[in-house]
Amino acid sequence: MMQESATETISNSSMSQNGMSSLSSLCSQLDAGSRDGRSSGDTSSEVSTVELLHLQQQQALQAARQLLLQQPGSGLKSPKNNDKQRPLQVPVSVAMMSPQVITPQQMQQILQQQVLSPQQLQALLQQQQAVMLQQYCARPFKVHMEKTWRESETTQHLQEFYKKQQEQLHLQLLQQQHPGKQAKEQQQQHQQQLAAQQLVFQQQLLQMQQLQQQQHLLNMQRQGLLSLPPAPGQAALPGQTMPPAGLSPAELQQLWKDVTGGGHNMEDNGIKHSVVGGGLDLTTTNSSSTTSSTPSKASPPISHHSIANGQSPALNSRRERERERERERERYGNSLHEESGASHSLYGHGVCKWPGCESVCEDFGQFLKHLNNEHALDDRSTAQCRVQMQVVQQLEIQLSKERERLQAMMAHLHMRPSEPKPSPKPLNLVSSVTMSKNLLSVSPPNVPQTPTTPSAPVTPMSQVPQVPSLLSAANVPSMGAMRRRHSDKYSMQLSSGGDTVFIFPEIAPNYEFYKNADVRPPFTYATLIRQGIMESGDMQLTLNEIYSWFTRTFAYFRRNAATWKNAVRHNLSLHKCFVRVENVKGAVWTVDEMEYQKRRSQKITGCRSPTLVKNLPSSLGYGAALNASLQAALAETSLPLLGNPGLMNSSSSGLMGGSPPGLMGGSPPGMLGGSPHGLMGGSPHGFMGGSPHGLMGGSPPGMMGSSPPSLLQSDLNGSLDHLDTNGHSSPGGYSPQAHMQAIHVKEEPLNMDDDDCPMSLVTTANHSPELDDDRELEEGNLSDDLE
DNA sequence: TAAGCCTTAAACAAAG
DNA sequence: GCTTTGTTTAAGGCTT
Repeated sequence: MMQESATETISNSSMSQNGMSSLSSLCSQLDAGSRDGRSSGDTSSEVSTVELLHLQQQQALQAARQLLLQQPGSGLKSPKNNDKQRPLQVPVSVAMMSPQVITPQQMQQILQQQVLSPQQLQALLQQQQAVMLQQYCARPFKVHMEKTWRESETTQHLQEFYKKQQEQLHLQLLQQQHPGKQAKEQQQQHQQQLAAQQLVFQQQLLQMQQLQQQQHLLNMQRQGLLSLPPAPGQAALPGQTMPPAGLSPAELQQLWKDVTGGGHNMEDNGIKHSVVGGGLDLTTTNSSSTTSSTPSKASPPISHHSIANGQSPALNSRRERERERERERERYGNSLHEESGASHSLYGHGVCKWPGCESVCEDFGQFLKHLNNEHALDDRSTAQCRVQMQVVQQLEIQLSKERERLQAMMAHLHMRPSEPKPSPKPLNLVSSVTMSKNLLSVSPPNVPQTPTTPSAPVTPMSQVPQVPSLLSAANVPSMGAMRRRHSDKYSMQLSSGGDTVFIFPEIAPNYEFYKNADVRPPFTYATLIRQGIMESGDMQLTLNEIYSWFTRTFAYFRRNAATWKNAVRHNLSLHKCFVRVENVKGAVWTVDEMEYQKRRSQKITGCRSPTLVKNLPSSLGYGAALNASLQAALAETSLPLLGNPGLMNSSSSGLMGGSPPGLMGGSPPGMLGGSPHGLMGGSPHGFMGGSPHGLMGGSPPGMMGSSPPSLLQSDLNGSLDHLDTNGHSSPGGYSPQAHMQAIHVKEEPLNMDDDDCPMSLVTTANHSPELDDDRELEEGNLSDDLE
């Protein structure tokens, strides 16, 4: 009964699993013929012959097993009992070990006890061989199946032992058959059988080797490769894990099935062979130890894989179906590989993609051979695989880090609120919000954020902070020139609706960087001072406020205060673009953008442009000559930008009333239509209109600032209209002489009417008549050249 | 090589 | 008297 059951199991299993090929069909017939000794009269004569043989074998085998079962302590036990006793330690299927195959131990017992006649032994041996052949036939496409035939190392050892036992059995058979009359014939026959058996064993040993490799890979997979992402060229199924290198998904699936599904008890001298490496406790529901060696369709042990992977049962079920399909594909031929494109992570473009290999393989089959031959499981391949694992892990880690960084950057640029504004009316020097707007969305496409020179290199604002370069540049001890160039050529100012935005293409993206890093910003003191002043709400700062701005904005200026403060004072005094203005609260510093742009234009053009504003003799009037000078100055300062359609078109971008900051048709920001200090607005003295500096509208108290800030824009727009119309500036615009006049009336009371006493606005020691005269003498000729 | 710019350092003066 | 603010000069390095 047991044997019948077991045999039927074999038959069913082999049929169900293998039954497509003719070979397997034949094997099935052979197997079927062995059932119960029933003769199948409807079979062919060949089958009948075999059937007879198998009948004898069965009888012998049955007798032997019954005998063994009666032996106490015999290793041959009821399959059910066996499973019951060791439900969790069923060794992985010994793929080639048919349930019918008597274990070596059993065989040894049979031999030792000599319970079988030589004929019976021979029949038994033949039956063993037939079973082995059946198993062999069960894999019609051996070449491919060799690769996918998984077994454990223990199984291999067991097989070796089995082989030895077979040899020993054969020797004993020979010894027993010596007395026989037909001993020679039988011996010859047995020798042939033995040769066939050995051939089978050799083939199986080869399979065992490959199985061993794959088992090792399987272990590696369990140890970590399961989480590997699919290779780029490999379309991974959802929830499917990447197979270890060298195994296709189908192979991996086959591996799992063979390892977990074909549970087979095998006892060898009482030593159980738990096949799965790594101590994996496989649970199999195979009810019989003699069940098919081949994995059944319903391989419950797959659940182990599921558990190991932490996948849901549904997912596993789906994956199981996928694996089954893959298995069938592999089972039915390698051609499917080729037909299906022979996709393999390690194979592409006819080249083996094994790390460091790149061997040319004409077809997929050749590749598989190459894979099995050249990249068999050895120390080298294992090491390479481990290295690859590490590479993948490192890349994953790196990817994770980079992704986090990207998210942080995006979060910073898009969502993070800006730093607390230093002034009540912040101008967003380089705040995050400003950067976000400039970088991503608000920046008008026709306003290239370029330096004031078309030829100057564009510093992409959209790029990530160029901290490294700045770091390197800033750390260079002598980098004055570079700093100078950055500050003067690349700095740009944007203004929109009274909210001026300064953009230092270099510093802006690195605002936070300079704020926290003790790195000197690559800008001149003049540029920084101007920046600080322009950033203030009313375009003016006291010296102390400038100091504060420096320390607040740049970590670098939080030390060596004496040095850089002296430099700041020096620059404030030295550069004419910085105008000292006294009010009731004391002296504040403003920026004469005209001067500033003039300086820039001088540097840009590489020659001294006609100096205008402050250099005109005070005796000159404010009329056409001044206007011409102003126009010339504007043309000079903004010439590079005027030639830039993008910049000129920016007037529609809401920037500074239509003008790029510092450009605005030639007028820098803060000049409001070409008037430095906002001293313009149609007044011959240039003191009308509004002044972003607070000298006029929005001016500090006592500075004749009657114009509310809201008027500034209209005035600005009007001025801009003029500028746009004229191309440069409005007539009666900025009057340097007005500025001069203010110097002259330095000591005048401050609260004067706009029209009457504009001079009272500006009192600066910088512009004492003597000093200005000196400067005028210095630059007067150049001004005349312009005229 | 010269001119110019920038930085740094220093001296000096005035004002608070 | 000290500190802060402002001006001026000089020197050195760098770029153009």
